[in-house]
Amino acid sequence: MKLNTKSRYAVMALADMSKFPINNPVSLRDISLRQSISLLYLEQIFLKLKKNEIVKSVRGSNGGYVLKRNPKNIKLSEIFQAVDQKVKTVGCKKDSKKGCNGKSVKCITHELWDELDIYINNFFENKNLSDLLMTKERKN
Amino acid sequence: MKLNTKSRYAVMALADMSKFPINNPVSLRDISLRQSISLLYLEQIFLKLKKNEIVKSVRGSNGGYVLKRNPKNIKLSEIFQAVDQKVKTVGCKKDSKKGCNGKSVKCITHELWDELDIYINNFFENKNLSDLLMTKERKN
DNA sequence: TAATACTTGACTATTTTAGTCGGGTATATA
DNA sequence: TATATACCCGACTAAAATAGTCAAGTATTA
Repeated sequence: MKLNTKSRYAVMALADMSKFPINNPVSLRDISLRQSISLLYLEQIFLKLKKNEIVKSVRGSNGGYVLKRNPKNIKLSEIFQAVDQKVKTVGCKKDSKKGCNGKSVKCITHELWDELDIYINNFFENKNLSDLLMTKERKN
Repeated sequence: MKLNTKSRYAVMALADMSKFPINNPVSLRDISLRQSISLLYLEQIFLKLKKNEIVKSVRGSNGGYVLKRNPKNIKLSEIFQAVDQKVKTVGCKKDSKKGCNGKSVKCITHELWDELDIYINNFFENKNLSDLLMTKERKN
């Protein structure tokens, strides 16, 4: 039950950006240095964030990326979706025709996993980018 | 964010066993057939469940496995621990010396992941084997 | 026009997962 | 006591996923 690095880095990078004035382009190079994330990998991640309307890009020198919305309005669930982090804890649910484990009926534990997915998604639905900063500020 | 099959099968198999009278050994062969799980794989899983005191084995013909406790007293969290399904959503937390991503301080999102782990573990702490059966019975 | 920074698809090493295989040992019962 | 049943256990492996890297660009600004 692990999160992949893509989701983690995406959240880290966006949290990093949130600390700067909105409309001020933040370059991936800077994020890369501050957060110790490979620049090339960040590029890959931001491509997805851009496609999913979470950030927009500003090309050229002094360019970078800008949050498309206020951090308060960017839910973690959106970020996760953008970088393809699926919260589908098991595979036996989409394939409704065949059912679980190739059987014609749902497996005993089917509902449990459904419930778990909803539970976890709920966590990400109720957190936004600015929540992260607030926690950090309270502590430091 | 996926559960591995080991955890899923472990829960399925134990839920299957829970339907039979306690002290009545249930053979892996039967579970294998009913739940469509490879017998060899089940053996591997039950070895761990046994080591972790969740089931005990009865050798010889007519043997099998028996739940060591009432299903009501077997929490899902124990099962997960037994089969090494760690709910450690990110890797950057044990290594307290080096901090996250090799930096000397915790990463911005560190607390978020801690919180997430606790949240998910909480789900499994509050579910036991008999909960699964009850849900099933209500529906059918 | 040089430097900076985004753009994009393809590629790859490493790790994890999801099992299988082989050769055991213990016990019940016929 | 023979034999079938069922647990025991370490080692192995194919396939998939992960975590990146690489190459070859394009756009913009100072």
